[in-house]
Amino acid sequence: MAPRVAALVGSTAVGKSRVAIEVAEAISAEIVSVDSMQIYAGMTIGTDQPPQDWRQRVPHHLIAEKDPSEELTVAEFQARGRAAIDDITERGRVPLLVGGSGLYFRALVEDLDFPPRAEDVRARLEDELEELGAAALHERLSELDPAAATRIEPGNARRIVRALEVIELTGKPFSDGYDFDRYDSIYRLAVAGLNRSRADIYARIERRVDEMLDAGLLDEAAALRASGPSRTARQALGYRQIYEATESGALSDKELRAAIVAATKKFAKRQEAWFRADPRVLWFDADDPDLTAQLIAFYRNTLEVP
RNA sequence: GGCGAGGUAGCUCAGUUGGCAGAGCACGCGACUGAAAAUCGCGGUGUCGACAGUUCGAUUCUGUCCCUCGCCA
Repeated sequence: MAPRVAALVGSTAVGKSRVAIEVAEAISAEIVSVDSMQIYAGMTIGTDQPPQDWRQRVPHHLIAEKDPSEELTVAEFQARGRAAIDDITERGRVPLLVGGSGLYFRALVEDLDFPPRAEDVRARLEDELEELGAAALHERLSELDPAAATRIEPGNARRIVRALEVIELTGKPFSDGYDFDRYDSIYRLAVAGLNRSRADIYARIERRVDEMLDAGLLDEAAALRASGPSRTARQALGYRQIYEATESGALSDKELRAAIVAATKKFAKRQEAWFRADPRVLWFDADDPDLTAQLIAFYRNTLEVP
């Protein structure tokens, strides 16, 4: 029988981490972070990693485990996450997946098999992109893999290049072997989503960005920059805006703060769209005073855990 | 008070030699298989400051008024 897995998803700043602690204690769960940036060490403030005292109450996995000078890929995250889930399950406890990285979540709980990658092929396609433009490469994709071409917009150079890379490496269409509209879990899965009004999310984001700046985000970002962050680590919200500001010059503190807030709001919207599309998610009101009890009951009933 | 500039989308502004008003941002919605906190797609916004005049037709031309900013007094 498939292992039981509990999950708590939702957009940034909705309040997942906090409620997850109490829920985890109640159902003897350990938390597996599903977050593409909290996995990096040294990005404590900007990625809003759960504080030490929370982590002492409940074991957390995939938080501050990876050196920011290294790139992270979905495939690696999938392997690490699966290992954590297996480990927790073997010890007789319940994995509680908590996070908002949509693709990473699906990579963990579904049978997604990521085709290989090759830097040299990628580099050549990037050169061609430079020369011919995205539209030309999209046209090529329509010939090689019509199904993929209809699902990737002609302007989306990144995904077009990736599709062509996979076709070249595997000799098979990019669209082969999976159906992204199916949401088949490999675990016995209970997914709760945390809901909050847009206005509340936005207000919480603004407050949190202020708190991060007060807590020394600028210094943390400078230290990270000096250590040579990988391409994936440096694009984390907050850090990215700080680096752009220092490179292109003159942004006032106020403008910088506004840029971070704006980018984070956009991100929250994308996250909501992602999880709204997932039929497995059962939604809960984050403001409900009874939220913790409801979540505990939901996981107990669905997974039949103590 | 005088002179100058300006009042167009929630914001910043473009524009119409007079013919159903448009960009960016914001906002909303969506897509998503080794960069995903990435990348990309779709969408609506309006008494064109007010009133009058000229005109088949005025946001555009004319007049008066109101408001904002700057300089001078």
